[in-house]
Amino acid sequence: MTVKPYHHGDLREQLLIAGELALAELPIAKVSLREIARRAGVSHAAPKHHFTSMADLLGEIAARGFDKFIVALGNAAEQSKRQTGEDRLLAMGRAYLRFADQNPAVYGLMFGQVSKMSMTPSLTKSSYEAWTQLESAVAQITGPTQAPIGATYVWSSVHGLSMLKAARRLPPHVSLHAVEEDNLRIMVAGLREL
Amino acid sequence: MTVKPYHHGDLREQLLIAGELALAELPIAKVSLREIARRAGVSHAAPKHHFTSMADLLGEIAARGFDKFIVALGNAAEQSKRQTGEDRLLAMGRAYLRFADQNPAVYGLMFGQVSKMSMTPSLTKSSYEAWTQLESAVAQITGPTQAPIGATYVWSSVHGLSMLKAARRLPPHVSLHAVEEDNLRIMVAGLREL
DNA sequence: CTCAAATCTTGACAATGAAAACATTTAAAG
DNA sequence: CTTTAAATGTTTTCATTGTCAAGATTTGAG
Repeated sequence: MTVKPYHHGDLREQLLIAGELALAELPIAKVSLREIARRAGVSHAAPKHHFTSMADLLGEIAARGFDKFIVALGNAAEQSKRQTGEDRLLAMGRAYLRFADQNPAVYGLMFGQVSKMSMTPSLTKSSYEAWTQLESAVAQITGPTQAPIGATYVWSSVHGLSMLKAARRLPPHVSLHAVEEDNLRIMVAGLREL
Repeated sequence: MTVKPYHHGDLREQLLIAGELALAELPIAKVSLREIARRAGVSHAAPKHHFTSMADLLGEIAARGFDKFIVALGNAAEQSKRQTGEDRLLAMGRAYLRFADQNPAVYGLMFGQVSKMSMTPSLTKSSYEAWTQLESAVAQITGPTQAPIGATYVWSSVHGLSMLKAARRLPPHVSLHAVEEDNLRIMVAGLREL
């Protein structure tokens, strides 16, 4: 019944970690399955026994990204639990933007085109949990009936800003830091009008 | 002084068109430089004389995407020029969402990671023009001083929804069509609170 | 201990982006 | 018109990639 049954250690876990490090360190074009295997110290075909494909591996990394994402937003919510629902949502929004800034590659994977990565069961599960978490925070402001539409709005608004920043599509005369607080503030205001 | 100086026709233009068609027809993973050359009826190395790299070609396609995008939003603005600024912004938002829906691959390119595509001068120029267009529409509601922050907010909000839809990250219990109008409505409400 | 399953390696394959060497067409200069 | 250099295309080559198949090794169940 041992869970780590073979000589190398837990290669599956090592590959996931190596993949996350590679995504953090290298330009995305240089992140290959073989490069990840290299970093894990195994042959280029070894991953096949743990992931059916490159897309499968990336899907798992994205799922783990959502798990960390949930923790980051959960911490922000926890630390502001004495405050109003709106302030808590602001705190979560800041945590969201910080996560995207600090984990650009994984974040890009989490919300990227489905083609490059498999929709693994754990990815579906983790992304759904992230959604539920946000919907709960919004429900405390709007009530449960309006929560789905409110959560969609909040997520769209914060996610859009993250993406525009990451893709460098905001014009130079827009101050990135100032724009974040303004955006979050307007977002909350919009939610009030729901 | 002829502008089309060689025997094949205007290969540069043909490659761009072939690339756009390939992006529209094929899964993104199958869109390669060689596939595009194949579709244009030339050897796989021919593109080198018109585009320094695959990323360069994709950058140009993204730039042309922005040009079409500008036209689409401009048409929406034109058709609603008798209406209020807010209604015009709503019309532009709908056009935005429609463009993203109808051109998923090019749209993904336009706002995708910079790594896969070069920031060519025409891409910088076209994306900046798109921004200016939106900022003008927002300025008619908020006044010029608040326009940059308002435009950032509006773009974030609509862009985020587009991305979440394209990446299929909205949970199944959220009605895609209903959510669009709601989102745009809240967006305008938020702008009022600016 | 035996032996089959799980795990890992080696070797192969087709496809890719890029670059170099070469051929052809174009058009400018005399 | 002829010469000639630049622009445009092709062929060939190269390193790299994801995937697969075949073989080797380790593991653990019986």
